[in-house]
Amino acid sequence: MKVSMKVEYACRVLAQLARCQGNKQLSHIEELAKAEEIPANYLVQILNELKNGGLIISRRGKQGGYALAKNPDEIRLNEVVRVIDGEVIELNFSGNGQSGLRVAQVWEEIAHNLEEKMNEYTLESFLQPESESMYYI
Amino acid sequence: MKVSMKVEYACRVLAQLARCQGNKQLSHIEELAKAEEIPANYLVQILNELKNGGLIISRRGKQGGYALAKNPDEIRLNEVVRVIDGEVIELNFSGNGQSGLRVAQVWEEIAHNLEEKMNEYTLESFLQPESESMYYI
DNA sequence: CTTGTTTTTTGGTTTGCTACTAGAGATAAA
DNA sequence: TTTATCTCTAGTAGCAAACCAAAAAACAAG
Repeated sequence: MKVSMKVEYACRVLAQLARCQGNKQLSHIEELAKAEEIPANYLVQILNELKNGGLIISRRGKQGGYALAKNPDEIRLNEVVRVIDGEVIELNFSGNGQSGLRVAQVWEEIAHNLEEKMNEYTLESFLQPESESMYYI
Repeated sequence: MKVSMKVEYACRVLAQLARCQGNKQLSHIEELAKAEEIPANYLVQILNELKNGGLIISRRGKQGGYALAKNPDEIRLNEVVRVIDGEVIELNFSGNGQSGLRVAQVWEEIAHNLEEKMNEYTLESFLQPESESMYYI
């Protein structure tokens, strides 16, 4: 049960775009790749997925580049993961066997809880220098 | 971010062993494999890991087999995952790039939350027919 | 002490995915 | 038209997940 590089990269590049918000100039792949130390060729694909997922916008040609589609506090972590991975947590539980159904139920509850937790974080969480984030609500 | 077959199988077979608790006879691989519809050849390895992790005990030879090492309500879900996967959630976040550290921090918090949630479930959760489990504490 | 039953251990195989590379095509500005 | 950017598609190497198979070790029963 692990979080992919792709998701980490997506978070990092979105954090970077959040920092650049307000700039008149759009951010280019090369800049972003350098700032976040992500292989540029790979980042291309990630930015594309983020764009198709509606989290960022882009313009091509000269003066082209990327920017967030909304304010940082309007982009939630579960959205990011959902755009990149399709699901926040993928249980391909069959429900087979005597215990299959009940085991699947329990895991659904856990997945649901995780999704709710991720929903509490936004891109702004990546900007706060210290964790003022609500540990216990 | 997905949960492996192995973890699902481990949960199912442990649930089954929980059901057989109190039996004088130990459970054999073949029985368990049939009851939970798990490939026997694969189950062998899983049972081994569970044994090395201290969650079940075994005896070989005639009258041999497997049983839980503790009561079902003493085996927590995070232990199970930890024994099988090593970690509840694997973040190999580098901390590289301008946003690396803060992004990693946030994910640590999420992982921590997940672990705590899993700690609330035990093998007994797999036996309860209906979900009396605390949805909201 | 031998035999049959069970776990234990080891060494595969296959399939699919992850992380990445590469490059041609589309588009916009100057 | 040229140049700078994104966009799209097609790969590839390596690795891990999900198995299979079988010999070896241990143990109970007779």
